[in-house]
Amino acid sequence: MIRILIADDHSVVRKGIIQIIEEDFPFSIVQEVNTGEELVKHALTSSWDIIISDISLPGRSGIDALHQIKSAKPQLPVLILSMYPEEQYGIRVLKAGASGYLCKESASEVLVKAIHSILSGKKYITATIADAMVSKLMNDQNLMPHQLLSDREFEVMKLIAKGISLSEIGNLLSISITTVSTYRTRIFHKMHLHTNTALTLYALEHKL
Amino acid sequence: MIRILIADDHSVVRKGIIQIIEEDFPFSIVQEVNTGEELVKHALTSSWDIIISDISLPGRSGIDALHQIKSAKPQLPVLILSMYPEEQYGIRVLKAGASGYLCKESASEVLVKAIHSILSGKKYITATIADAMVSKLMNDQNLMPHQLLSDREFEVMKLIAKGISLSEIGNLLSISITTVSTYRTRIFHKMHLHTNTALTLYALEHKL
DNA sequence: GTTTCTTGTAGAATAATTACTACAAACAAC
DNA sequence: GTTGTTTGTAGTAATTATTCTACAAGAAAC
Repeated sequence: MIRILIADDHSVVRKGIIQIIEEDFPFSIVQEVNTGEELVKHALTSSWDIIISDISLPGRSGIDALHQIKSAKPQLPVLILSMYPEEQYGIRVLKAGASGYLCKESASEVLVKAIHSILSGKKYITATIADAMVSKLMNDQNLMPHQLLSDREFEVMKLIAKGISLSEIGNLLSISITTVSTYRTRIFHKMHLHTNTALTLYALEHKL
Repeated sequence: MIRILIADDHSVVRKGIIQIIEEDFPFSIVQEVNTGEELVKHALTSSWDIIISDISLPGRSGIDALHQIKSAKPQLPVLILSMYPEEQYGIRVLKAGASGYLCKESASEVLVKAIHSILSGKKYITATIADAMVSKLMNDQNLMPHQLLSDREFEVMKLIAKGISLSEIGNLLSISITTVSTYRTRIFHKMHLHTNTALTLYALEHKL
């Protein structure tokens, strides 16, 4: 009998995950939440065998929640299940302590396999993510420009791409606007871009 | 017994929809597809009582597929289920002939209600969408925002959308940069926008 | 185990932007 | 034909963005 906490803001997605799980773990205890705050609260106050969470949650983002959960309970395994392609977020969430990253496109069997693997204490790394990790080791040769960004830069990049002003970004992240500006410069340098518009289009094209 | 065709590229989402449906329609015939091409193919070659489709599908988009299906089989009801907020796409898909639009956040009961309503030949319109439709009627008749622009404003608008700076635009058009700025202000006012980024996205979406 | 590179942070100075205001010509309405 | 509205144009002042520089902590290289 396993205890599973599921975080996703789309109810059909939650139902889908539950359905897939219950075929394999008929007597599991499942709890659903739909915001980042609830996820953290339930993750820390009850005992779970595994957490399955989306990356984008209302309120606190899934990655934020992941950081918080991992710093309080480093042993608690978290599987991130999101609709973004694996190349995009895979490495990032693994670095943040997740036990695996799957795209919602994955077949149910993959999800089941991942859960089994994670419950037995291992990580679950798909071939796509393994590839990305290898290219990262190969001196960043085959990486997309945006994969060269640090976590903080990536965060700022997405906000700029959305058209949010530097001062607002400063407020959101509680850092000085000049700091935001420095990130911007570094982002543009790493990505070989010159205008916010180009960044917006890049982000759009790569579904960031 | 109803025959349902489900199109979504995320397998967990498909499972979720099926789960919700089967609670209410235990003997339904369900077929899943995950691309726009398959959706159109199955929609046109077999008989269905209802189609439930995501908006963003690989290959041909859900809206494209909807157009195609509706022009071949105007009577076949299609429910669009997507993760985008209702204000955004609701009116668009209804105009394209859909029988309803739901956000994936909606509770399962809403989905069930929508299906019942659609199977009985009616449309299913949420309050949010009804509101949006009313405000559309109150606003400027069916003009697109950019059609309200003067020629000069339109010219400037396209340059801004490309990411060209105001001073460069001033040079290109041989007018003062403050003049360009005035156009910008008027454009934003007429189009109800606030950021260059939003303008870029608008232009992209409308292929300007 | 020191040196180099990266990352997160920010100040000061300069450049670009935006808001507000203005005005004449064209055009529409009455 | 006067009155009101849109359009093309621009200046001044306030606000933002951008460049350049800097520095400490951590990671990586040697």
